Amino acid sequence: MVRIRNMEEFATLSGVSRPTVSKYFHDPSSVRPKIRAQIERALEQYDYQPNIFAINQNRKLTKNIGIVVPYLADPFFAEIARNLEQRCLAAGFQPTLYSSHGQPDLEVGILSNLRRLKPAGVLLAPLGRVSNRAEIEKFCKDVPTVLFDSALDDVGLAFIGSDNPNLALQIVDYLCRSGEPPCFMEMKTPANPNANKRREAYLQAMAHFGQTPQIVKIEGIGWAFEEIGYTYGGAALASNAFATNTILCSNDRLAIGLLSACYEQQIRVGMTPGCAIRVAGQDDHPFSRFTCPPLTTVAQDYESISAKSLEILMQVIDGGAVDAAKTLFEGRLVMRQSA
Amino acid sequence: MVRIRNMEEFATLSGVSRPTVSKYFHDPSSVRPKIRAQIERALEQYDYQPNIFAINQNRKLTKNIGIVVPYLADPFFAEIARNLEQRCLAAGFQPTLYSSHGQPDLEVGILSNLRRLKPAGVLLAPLGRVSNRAEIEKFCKDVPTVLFDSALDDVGLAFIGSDNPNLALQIVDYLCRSGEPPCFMEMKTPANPNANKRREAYLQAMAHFGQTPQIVKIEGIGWAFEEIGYTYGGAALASNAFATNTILCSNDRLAIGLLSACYEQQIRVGMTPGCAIRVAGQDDHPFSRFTCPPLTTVAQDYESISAKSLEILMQVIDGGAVDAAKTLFEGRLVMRQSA
DNA sequence: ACTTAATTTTGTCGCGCGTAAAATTTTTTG
DNA sequence: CAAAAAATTTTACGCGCGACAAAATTAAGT
Repeated sequence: MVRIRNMEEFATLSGVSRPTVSKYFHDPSSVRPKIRAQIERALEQYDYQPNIFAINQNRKLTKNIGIVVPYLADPFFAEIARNLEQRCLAAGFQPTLYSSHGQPDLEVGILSNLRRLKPAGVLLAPLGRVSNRAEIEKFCKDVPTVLFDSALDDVGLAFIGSDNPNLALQIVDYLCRSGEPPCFMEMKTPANPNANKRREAYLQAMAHFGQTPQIVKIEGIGWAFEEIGYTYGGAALASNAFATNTILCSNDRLAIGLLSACYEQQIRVGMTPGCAIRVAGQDDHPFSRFTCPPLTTVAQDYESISAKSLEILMQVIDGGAVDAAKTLFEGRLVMRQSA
Repeated sequence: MVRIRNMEEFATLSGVSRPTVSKYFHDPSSVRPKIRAQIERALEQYDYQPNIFAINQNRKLTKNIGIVVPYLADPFFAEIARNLEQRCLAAGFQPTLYSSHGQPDLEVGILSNLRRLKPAGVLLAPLGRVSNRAEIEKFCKDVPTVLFDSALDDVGLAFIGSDNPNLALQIVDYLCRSGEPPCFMEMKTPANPNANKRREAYLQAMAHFGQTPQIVKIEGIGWAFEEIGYTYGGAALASNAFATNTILCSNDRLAIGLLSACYEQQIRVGMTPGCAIRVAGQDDHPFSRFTCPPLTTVAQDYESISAKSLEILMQVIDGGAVDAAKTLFEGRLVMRQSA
């Protein structure tokens, strides 16, 4: 069997002209069935693949889609990235995954790199407050970009995320109905993008139910939320910093750390007799159902968020207009034993 | 400010010839300091970047490195991938991250795609038993590939991983010294690549210490190890399937699930009075220290594995030969409260 | 100032494929 | 079945840069 060097050779061997072969690779259904069968027969025989660099050099937009998340070692983002990847593949695009690793300069670097790759579109979950807004804005002007998870006002084609006020309303409502109203635990300088929205949502929800809010801000820097929840959440617990026996954490990972601290301090968590406090989170992190006790939380609608994000991006890639600049999905209360 | 279309234009604007600019981008230190300063001054002014596709079309090897892991939503792989990514960047290469998502056909697809990208090298953690060995072997013949985490005999330039017998020896020794000898819990049809090696290592270690081994195989398919450990490990526990009160799990994620089941069944885990069983894992998963009780385990040497993997790959890329076909790192016993 | 070595410039070719326009073939339509 | 419409082939050019050779320039050493 011969090794094929280029499209010219392959075209000759399959008995079709090169431009037609080119057209076939661009869209197999764009050539007549007979010709298509001819090409595909040759394809099985010689297994030729067009040079990807030569292709993309002359195309304004490639078949690539960039997926950027702030921190891939966070299972929440790993999971949503996995979801998005598979959807891209199903849609006939080639996803490329990037993690900003919590570093704004890396985020900018990724976008800079992405721009050179001329992707058809980008799905970006920005770092949030610490993001270099100007750079991201510039990028979005050059490349069709849909933001998800965390919004930057007026940047990108659209934003898809969770309705934080709704999440808070659900969990706060539940916690108030089933016991003492919740205090809110968060990091003083939070790394995760949605932290501010969640605090505000908590305050709104508490006001809505006529309860007095209390926010406990703990130390700690970076993305090691479990560690932070364990160390500083545990310290807050030990020093009786919480006004009620119910703690709503800004996110599940902090709650997981806090649960660990509770265990160490022999503070029983839950609603059964003998339990001293209740702990709840937000996100429905993949591991939250395996904590001890299993964590009560509000789930983000991963599926809908990723589906809608890609849907909008596809719409724009296909030349359509964006119908909704902002789509927020409601949460789903997940009652487990911790609260 | 003018928008620059190509290297020719940029060369003119910076007062240097195009081949020299080309040389500069290939290696900035290869041009005279004065010329270099000239180019870099122009670079700041016009921010031009060479077309990445045109570059790679004419280079036999690009500055890309592919990183492939079997399942990115597993924090263990997410963490090691993060480590590798940053090392690649530091070495002046562009890492691209791929996850096989546990699917052998996806793994082959990724390699097929990677081949077209002409990467300088690839760091591959294969799926293991379910991998399409023939395809991976073919790939390794075309692209310099270092395997890590899970070996395929005689495939790739080298293999870097953990010394499973050593891991087992350490944890089994500790468990035997501190209480009853451990049973071994694993999946009947395990998804994670190292499972078989770990079973054998357990048997060897038990033999070494003159103990009678017992292996408990639980049901469950796929990568949702916590879920499987919780459901089927919990069932095994409820039916008294374990011969001793000490359970060594094939990996930490199974142990995390099992701990959750213990909590539900009100079986106290640990070494303090009142505790019915002990549970240990292997890996030192990022979340293992936050379980209740914190999980005793043997840590894999993430840092060394990723450092050595990239080191060998770099060596080969720079035209050197591989000195060691196989490098195994010892584990580190992590004593916590679960055993 | 002169020789020598190191760089840079000039010029030219090729990579593999996209793409447009014109010529030809095939299919559809009346 | 002829004419119109659609698809394909032919022809030709361009993309942006790597690679190389020969000529010109610059820098270093004596």
